[in-house]
Amino acid sequence: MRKGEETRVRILDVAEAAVLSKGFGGTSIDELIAETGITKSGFFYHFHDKNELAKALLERYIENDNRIYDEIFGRARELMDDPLQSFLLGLKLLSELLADLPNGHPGCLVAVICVHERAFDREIQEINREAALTWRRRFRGMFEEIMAVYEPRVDLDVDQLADMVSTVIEGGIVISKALREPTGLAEQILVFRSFVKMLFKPK
Amino acid sequence: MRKGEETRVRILDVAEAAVLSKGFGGTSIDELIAETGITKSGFFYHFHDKNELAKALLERYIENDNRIYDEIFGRARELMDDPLQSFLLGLKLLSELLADLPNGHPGCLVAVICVHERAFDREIQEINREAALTWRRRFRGMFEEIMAVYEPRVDLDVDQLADMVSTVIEGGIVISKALREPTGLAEQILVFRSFVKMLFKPK
DNA sequence: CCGAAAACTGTACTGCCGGTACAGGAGGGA
DNA sequence: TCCCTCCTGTACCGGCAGTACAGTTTTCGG
Repeated sequence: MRKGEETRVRILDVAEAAVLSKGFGGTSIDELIAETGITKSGFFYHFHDKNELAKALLERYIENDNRIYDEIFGRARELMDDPLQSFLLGLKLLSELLADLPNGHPGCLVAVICVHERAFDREIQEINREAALTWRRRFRGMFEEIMAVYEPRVDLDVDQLADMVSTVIEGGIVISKALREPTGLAEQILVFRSFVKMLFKPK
Repeated sequence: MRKGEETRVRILDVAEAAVLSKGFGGTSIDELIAETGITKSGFFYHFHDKNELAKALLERYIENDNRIYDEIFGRARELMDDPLQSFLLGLKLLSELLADLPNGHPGCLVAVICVHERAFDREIQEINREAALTWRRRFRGMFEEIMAVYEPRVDLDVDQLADMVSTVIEGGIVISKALREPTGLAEQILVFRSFVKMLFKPK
């Protein structure tokens, strides 16, 4: 890795932690450069303004997020042949991963952007939208595979069902932060898992 | 209403809309006083700093939120004698109310505070926590009534089940904002409603 | 209708922050 | 050697939160 890339990554690491705990407006560039050990000029060499930082941060976050889902549901798919069992195992693994974080989920950047909505330009909102659509596609694919084998007890729209996964995760993050109960998110995922389990019966 | 109270409410109205669309950091006092038609001194006469504004905003939001839930689930309770049917009707009414908002849900202040977490003092975080606990108590009460009459097909923790309502609402707000699909939240509530319907069978 | 309190206005200032501008320097690779 | 990447240093601008405080108008009870 070139030295410039290294510095960039260090800035992004510091910025991500700060933004997730204080929001974008609450994170000052002065603070970031102090913690990174860089000068203001150095910062603006890497990111020409705060919006560019936001964009880089969001893109990196989404990439990482997708990698984690790939790993978890990929592993679940290897261990279980049945699509329903595999999905249920994936949710279990995800819940365990989140339960092991001592301070709970650090927060989702997609949600941060949603909350600050009008403070960012169209491009960032588009990246955010694409991230949510990627989640939808991922889980819709899984539910379609499940529905090829199992009959749902209730007729539900596949997209809406797929969005429910993201909904529970995002909502779980918010609620467990509000309650200051770090395990809340993992528990909510398991409640949702019970619902999914209940929804499908063999064809 | 005294004149001072009137001005205070006007400031809060303007501030709430601004904060929900741009976040706290993105909302400047100068902007608020311009839109309210008041001077800076006038603003600081009512709120001694931005934190006090946040507190007043949050308290008012929560109060209003609870009033809406009281109305909706109160009406549902009057129309249906059975606790499950009443709860399901409540969710339906809530979903319809939200589907009628042309731009979707304006955003939840509780979530805004969660995202900005470290930017606010302990007191505000405590108010936020109390709001989430109030939601939990409200829905737990309903589920307990339901469980007195119906047998759940799966054994679920009542608190976790109650939190699922808040989770779906908060998550639904985030996801429908990210997707820029205003009806998303209403749909997610209906998906959750299907799950609840499926969960209980007569004793 | 008077007086006091409430509800402001006006002005001037501080310090932080985002951002700009630009000159210059260290270090490494071709 | 020279250029390019990756910075540092300095100086500055305008916006914003917040302070201070003196003065003015509005309201409302007695």
